[in-house]
Amino acid sequence: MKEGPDFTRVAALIGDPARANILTALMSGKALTASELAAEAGVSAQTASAHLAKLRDGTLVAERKQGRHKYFRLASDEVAQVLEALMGLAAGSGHLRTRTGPKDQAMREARACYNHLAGDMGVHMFRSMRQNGHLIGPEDALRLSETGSEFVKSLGIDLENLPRSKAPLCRACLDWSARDTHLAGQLGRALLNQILSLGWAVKNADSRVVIFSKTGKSAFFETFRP
Amino acid sequence: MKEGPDFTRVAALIGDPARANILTALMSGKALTASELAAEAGVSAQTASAHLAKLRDGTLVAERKQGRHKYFRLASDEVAQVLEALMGLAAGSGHLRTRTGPKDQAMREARACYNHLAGDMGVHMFRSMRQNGHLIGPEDALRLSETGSEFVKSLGIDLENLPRSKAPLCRACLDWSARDTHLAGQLGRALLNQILSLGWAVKNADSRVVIFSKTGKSAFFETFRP
DNA sequence: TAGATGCTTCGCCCATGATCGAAGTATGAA
DNA sequence: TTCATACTTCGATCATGGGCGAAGCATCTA
Repeated sequence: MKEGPDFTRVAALIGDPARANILTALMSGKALTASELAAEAGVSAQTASAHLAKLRDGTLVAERKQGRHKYFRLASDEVAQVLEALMGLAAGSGHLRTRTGPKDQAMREARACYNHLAGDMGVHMFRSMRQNGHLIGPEDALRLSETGSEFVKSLGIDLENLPRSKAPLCRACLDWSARDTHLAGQLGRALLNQILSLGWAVKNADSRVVIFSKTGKSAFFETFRP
Repeated sequence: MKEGPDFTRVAALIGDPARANILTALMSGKALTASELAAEAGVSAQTASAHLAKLRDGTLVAERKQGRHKYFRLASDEVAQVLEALMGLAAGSGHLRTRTGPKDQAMREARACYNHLAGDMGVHMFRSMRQNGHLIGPEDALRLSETGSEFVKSLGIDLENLPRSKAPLCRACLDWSARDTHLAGQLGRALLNQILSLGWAVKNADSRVVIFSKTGKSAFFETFRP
């Protein structure tokens, strides 16, 4: 039997239930401690420790020690992308085991795809910015137009002081639930953060769902008009 | 320990070396028999049979019986997308075991991403068509313009007689080697087939590499000008 | 400083799943 | 019709890796 191609290991790392639960928890974009992740996965601390070491060695997660706590987060946007692609495939091919419930609907409507807004509302936002000429260029070279700079500035986003990062400012990200594109990259992150700061929405503490208030939703659709 | 999220099973299916080899072989876009896939994976016929049953049950591959032969192909473009995403992650994070060699360079330059052209040349083709106004609309709603219809017609592609399929005509597909977009969908498929028909390139029988001749490459770059 | 808490490592157990020999079924060719 | 080939199924083997108890190390708090 031949050795597998290089991606075999990556897939195998993701394909364990405990590790998959860990990665899913980290899709919320938050950094979580080893203990929290053990609870998320429903395994003991020692088991989680072994799993996290594997994920770290496989560069799927990054860790940072803070005193006696160890915080883990996904290693890159790219990991989130792979997970979303897998979710999309699973969603489209009958791998879903549970009946569709309110939570699924909430996830479809608005959720955190790692650090930016996804779901129907994320797609709506992207489309609005495209149609209003705020985002220009092909999707592989998305950039902010002048009107786009003014627009996000009017939203309270300070483009000059975004955290130093090698991530592009704008990046298209495929949304598995809407089968369409939402905005990732630094701007996508800043926009989600701003939405939260403005109080339009809150992040559900237990999941990736982003919960808009009634007034927040109105403000969102007023701001991101089709 | 909790059960994993729905995508766990998909990842686990991909994460076995024999099955990963099978899926990689099917990325060439060809339908291969069970025996051929057994050879690709380097396992016995009975082992391959068990693996293929799992992949079929997991809706990652589709099978068709033809006399005593059974042909398998990837179940959907989406499966190819997931595999490409995994390849990209593996490529970007030091999971590569072998040194970069001529074959890798050839894969980067031009390869079949399932049924359409990928790699640098695939990206070039997409970009050319974008910049020349042949492809218009946001990437999530790509479509052919009127000049685009004329263009592909002048290439010898009969848009009226494309095979019936629910796949979109134009779809953007992320290219892991170029980290950019190439054209998938029915048009992407037709373009690759036309390139092969025109004799500009041939498919390497043992891999996904698409080998352009000197004259074919000239014709390609002449046709798809920046 | 002692005790509590977070995390890691070691050692052992065992469930799982990949593997192949053997045998059977289906199809094709001479 | 017989033999060859393609593929599947069954049964047994065994390597792998996930799991946790126990113990140890690092850090924090009272």
